[in-house]
Amino acid sequence: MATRQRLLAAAFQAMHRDGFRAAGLNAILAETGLTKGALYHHFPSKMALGYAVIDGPLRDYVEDWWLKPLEGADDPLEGLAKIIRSRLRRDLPAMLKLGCPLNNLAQEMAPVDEGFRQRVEALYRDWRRRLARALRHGQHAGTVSTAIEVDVTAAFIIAALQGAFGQAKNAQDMDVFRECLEGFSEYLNSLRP
Amino acid sequence: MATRQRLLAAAFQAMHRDGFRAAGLNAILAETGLTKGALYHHFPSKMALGYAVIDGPLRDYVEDWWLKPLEGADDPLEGLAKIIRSRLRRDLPAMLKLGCPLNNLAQEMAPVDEGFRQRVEALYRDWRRRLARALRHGQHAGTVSTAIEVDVTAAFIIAALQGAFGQAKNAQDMDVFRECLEGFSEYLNSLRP
DNA sequence: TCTTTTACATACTAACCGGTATGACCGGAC
DNA sequence: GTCCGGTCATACCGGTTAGTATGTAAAAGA
Repeated sequence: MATRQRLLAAAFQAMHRDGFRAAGLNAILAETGLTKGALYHHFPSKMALGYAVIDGPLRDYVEDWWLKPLEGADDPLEGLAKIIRSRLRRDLPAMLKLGCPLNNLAQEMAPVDEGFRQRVEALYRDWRRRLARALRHGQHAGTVSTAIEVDVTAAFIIAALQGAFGQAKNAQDMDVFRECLEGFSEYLNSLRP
Repeated sequence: MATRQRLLAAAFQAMHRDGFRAAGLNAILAETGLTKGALYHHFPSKMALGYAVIDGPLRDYVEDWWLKPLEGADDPLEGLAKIIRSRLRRDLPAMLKLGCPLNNLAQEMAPVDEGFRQRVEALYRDWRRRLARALRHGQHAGTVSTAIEVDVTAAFIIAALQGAFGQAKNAQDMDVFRECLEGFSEYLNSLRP
């Protein structure tokens, strides 16, 4: 069973780096030291491996980065800003070069494969729902304006975040990235009461 | 010379639909009725074809969609809203299913090929510069708050737009798209004096 | 202890892809 | 008339890819 996890981890890394279609099975296997026999024993096809990556490592990424830090916070806007400040600074080189794995996969596979799209969309739905809940909690705590619709705002925040990551990946430039995040930060401030 | 344009148009379409790497030359050629001989007479490689698409049809797309409508407008925020309302409603099905061709290409190719990244980044730079100029013009005309930094705001607006397109493509759902755009619209309002 | 099943490794295949080599057609120069 | 460069079509090649067929060592079961 450890073999399966190693395959998933290597596939997640390769998919983050090269995208799903360009991620060769040989490259994934070389990274783990395993062979095709092992892979096709645990997964019936490359597609199935991709699906399993979404439901496993990718879901964990969303959970760890974006959901857990907001759990039960009285000030979700400050929570978001803190995620960017702390967590991002640490993994900035990889994120700047490779972008957000969720966004990458969504952009690549959504028009190509319906199974991918639905699984990724499930992650986004979860993100939107829990961010909206956090915003509503902030409204009750008095840290978020009650004039906004939390569902709309949550959807837009996520879109803006993913967009900023995309811009950063393409620019490969700290300054552009900083500008985007500064604009994002000012937008968050506009959501204060 | 008409052949070259046909190749560029077909390549642009195929790249929009499948991405650059997944867009097979045979598919592009089948669409035009031409053959490899024609292609490699006009372009030395598939890469060169991709570069030419960026400098040609893709640049035209950015120009027609996002730059020209803002040219000399006294109210750039209303201009942006109008672009979304009018132009988008018309081409909505394609954009919802396939996303923004500029964003797609950027997300796919930026980490893979430096030539692609630089050419796409040149388009984004142009967009940012001219949107910032439009915002500054709006400040002078009194339609945009003078409290904002136009460079930062332009960068974030573009990031948010591209992010919203990406979300829409993945959701394949008008409602999610509408939520994103509604959030975007409210953000634009927060930029008023 | 014998058998069966699990968990892999090795070697191979069929398909597809970008790219190339070659040649045909055709309009203009002379 | 003929040569010639530009514009394509046809046929083919080498490399890469996901996927498969087969074998094997070890654990599990009886």
